Amino acid sequence: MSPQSDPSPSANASASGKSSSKRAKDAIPDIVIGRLPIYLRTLQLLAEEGREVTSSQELGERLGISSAQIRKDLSHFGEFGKQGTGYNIPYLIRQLEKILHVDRLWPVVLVGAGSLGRAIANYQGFESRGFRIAAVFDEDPAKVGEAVGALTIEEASQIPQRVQELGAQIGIIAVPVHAAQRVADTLIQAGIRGILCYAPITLKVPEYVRVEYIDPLIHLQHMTYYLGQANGETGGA
Amino acid sequence: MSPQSDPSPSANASASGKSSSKRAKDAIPDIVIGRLPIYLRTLQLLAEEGREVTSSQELGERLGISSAQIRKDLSHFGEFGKQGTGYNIPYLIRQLEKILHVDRLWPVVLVGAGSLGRAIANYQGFESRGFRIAAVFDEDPAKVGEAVGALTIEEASQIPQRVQELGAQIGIIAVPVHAAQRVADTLIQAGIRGILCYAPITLKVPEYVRVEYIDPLIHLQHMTYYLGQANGETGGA
DNA sequence: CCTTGTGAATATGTTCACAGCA
DNA sequence: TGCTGTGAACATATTCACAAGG
Repeated sequence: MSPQSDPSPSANASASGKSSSKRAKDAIPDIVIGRLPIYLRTLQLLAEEGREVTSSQELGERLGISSAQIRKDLSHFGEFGKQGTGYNIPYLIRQLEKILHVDRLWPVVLVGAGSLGRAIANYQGFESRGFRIAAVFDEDPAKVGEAVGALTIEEASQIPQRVQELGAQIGIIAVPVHAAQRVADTLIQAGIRGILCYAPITLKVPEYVRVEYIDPLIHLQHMTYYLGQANGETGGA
Repeated sequence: MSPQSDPSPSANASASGKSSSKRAKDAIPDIVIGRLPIYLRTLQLLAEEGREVTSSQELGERLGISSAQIRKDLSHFGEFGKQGTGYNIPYLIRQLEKILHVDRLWPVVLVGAGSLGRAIANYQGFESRGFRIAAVFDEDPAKVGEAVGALTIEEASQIPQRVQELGAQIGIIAVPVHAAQRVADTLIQAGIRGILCYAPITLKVPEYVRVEYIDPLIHLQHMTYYLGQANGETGGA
């Protein structure tokens, strides 16, 4: 019945490797937490279609996940459904938003104003889902002062001060791989506790910092393992 | 894991995650395959540092994974190491490239030439890792003809013909969520068998098509679950 | 010594299948 | 009836710990 949160998990997870974590015996598995945003996203899509209720079965079909898994995942946090009926969509959305702590707006600082950084800064989907890009930094002095959407690129040296002012706890790293660790260190030093890293490198961070990774090459190479064989190769499944 | 990629059988989740799959009894677990690109990436970084050999322990430390796991993962494919010494880096890189089928250049078609699509098209990291963006399409006729790097944006209606000509088996979807399923259907119809989807939706695809997802919001929300409580939140227990 | 590769032990995750309630 | 929530069964993944090779 009561929503929970938990402490522990270690720093890594990613666009591919999820990493280990020692959790307190009663903590909710990280893998379960990882599915909640997907449930939320799907429920929001259903809500936009004007739907009021859904079932674990319908969600499961949409997601390619078993209905039992969805029920069990949600049951870690409470009893959100009604027997015979299913789940009330707006209610479940609110609950998930609370559980994931996106029932608020998190200021996020972005480092890196190359084409990827600009694409991230321009993405309109953050605000309605709990996040606002509050500042953009770049290490290249030549870019400082340029506009990116409604923001102006700031000097990387301003990171500590600005993170403070903004009360940001989350940073996005969109710089070349060779600069990524340095930027991560700066962000952490400035007080950032969660990092979304687009650079293709596993960052070294203190245990209290959570890092998530996005790397399209990891996904493409994962895919080609399977594609290869149909190509007349040895291979997997 | 986060549910961000998944094995073929069903379409799955987000920017990370692994899901179920029925595999032949002797097939290698999908979760193992998912780690190989990370090993490869790390080895390539070590190679750039001029290193010749490494050990499962060193790799494990860099990745936050146990050395035993790395050894076991690799042991599915052969015996690549030498007792007392470790692994020869260039050799292991070649082996992994072969296993993942990136010992060749895969032509990839990209659909969506908004700021995200352009950032993807401009990314210089694909070529050296087995992929080449071979064509860019957009559904907006106004964009057709514009240049994106060395490529010219083509009409979406050209997809079937161009996929054929290029022999592409992989497509990247970087269009708004409402167009994503339609684009996926078009790509699959054209012969694409692997999709990397940046739109925040789980695609419905035939079982022979593999889909991987990238969605920064999934990662950010995964992260805020843990950040929230340290914030002194209710949500917490 | 050091480090691999691996069976056995452990830990974790998923599905089954059903009681119980709308 | 139709659906949830859940313990028990099953399936999968990770770690341990050590024999054996350089």
